[in-house]
Amino acid sequence: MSDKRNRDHLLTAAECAERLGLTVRALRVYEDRGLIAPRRTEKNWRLYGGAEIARLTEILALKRLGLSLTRITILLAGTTPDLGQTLTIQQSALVDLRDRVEHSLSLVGAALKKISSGQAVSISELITLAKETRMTDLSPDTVAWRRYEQARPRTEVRFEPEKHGSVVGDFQFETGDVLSITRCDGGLLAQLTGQSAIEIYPEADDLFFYRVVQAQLSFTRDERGELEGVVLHQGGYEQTAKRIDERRARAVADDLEKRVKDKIPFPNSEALLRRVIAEHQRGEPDYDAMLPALAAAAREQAPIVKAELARLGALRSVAFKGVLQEGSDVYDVRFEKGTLECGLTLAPDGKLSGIYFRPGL
DNA sequence: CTTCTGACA
DNA sequence: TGTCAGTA
Repeated sequence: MSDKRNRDHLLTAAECAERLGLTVRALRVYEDRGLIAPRRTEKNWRLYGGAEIARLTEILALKRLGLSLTRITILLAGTTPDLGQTLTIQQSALVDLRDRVEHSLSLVGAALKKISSGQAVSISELITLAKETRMTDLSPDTVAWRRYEQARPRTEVRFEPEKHGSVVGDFQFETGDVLSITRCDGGLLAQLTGQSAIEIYPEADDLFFYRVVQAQLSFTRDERGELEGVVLHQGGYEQTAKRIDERRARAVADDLEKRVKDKIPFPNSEALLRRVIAEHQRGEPDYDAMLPALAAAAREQAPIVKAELARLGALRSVAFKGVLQEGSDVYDVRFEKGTLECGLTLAPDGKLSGIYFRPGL
């Protein structure tokens, strides 16, 4: 390497790769992608000069942010329509990644703890542990799988009144919402608190699906075959509702009706809304104050909400408007540069069960 | 001995 | 991206 001194700092592929901690293969890939265009010698050997090194340093810097080569290509081509959008996408991707890593860490940690306390953990046990926690977890890949499963076309079976009609009853979700299943001519109706009744169709015993929305209901029974609860499968999530008696269902409905009629918000509802807004402005939503399903959805939305709030500027005022049919408190929220209509619902345990923001009038 | 291209994992 | 084959 002392023959042809690289006094003019021209490096061969191997030299350049070593200097930047890359491989020659990587350099070739970047070149194929149009990220760099090194000159060539007569023998067609690649030559990397100062400009190429600088360019590669930029690429490596962007890679450290976790950006894919494709994004870097677009970014460096200078044709980025919106840098903010690119970063928002990247942020959600990283959050996803972090959640998965945390999930894995918690599993490994649990197994390790068991081992260190003297208990034996077999491989099959470990696999079982990982599988079981995946069944109910909210990790992005599980949700993606469920979304697919829930979007799958359904085939209806003939409605049999004696069999399918046995799921009639009232069920209450963790959110406090009540689902009522009733008979109608030749079928069944499902009605969620404050919403209109929608027909559901049988797919199998204790398994029904909606036609108007992509959602399914699977009913569960105890050992004696008594109806125990129902699971609503929708949007990649599963929400469980426990069976309640008619009187309780009635009470929930009456209570909601009174809240709507007399415009009674949840206790502390406005303070809670202000807190949620402040948290989202800071980019640190308190997911522990939300039901798990909402927390999962909120994690996905957080970057978008934060960007939107940043655009609107400082909070000016919060005014209660009323209670919607389905039970959410609605507020007009004024910011420096615009207004939002916000709605929120609280679960019986006081946790946030739902929240939405939409552009105000 | 090294690079380069193309193909495949 | 790693790796391998066949060249120049």
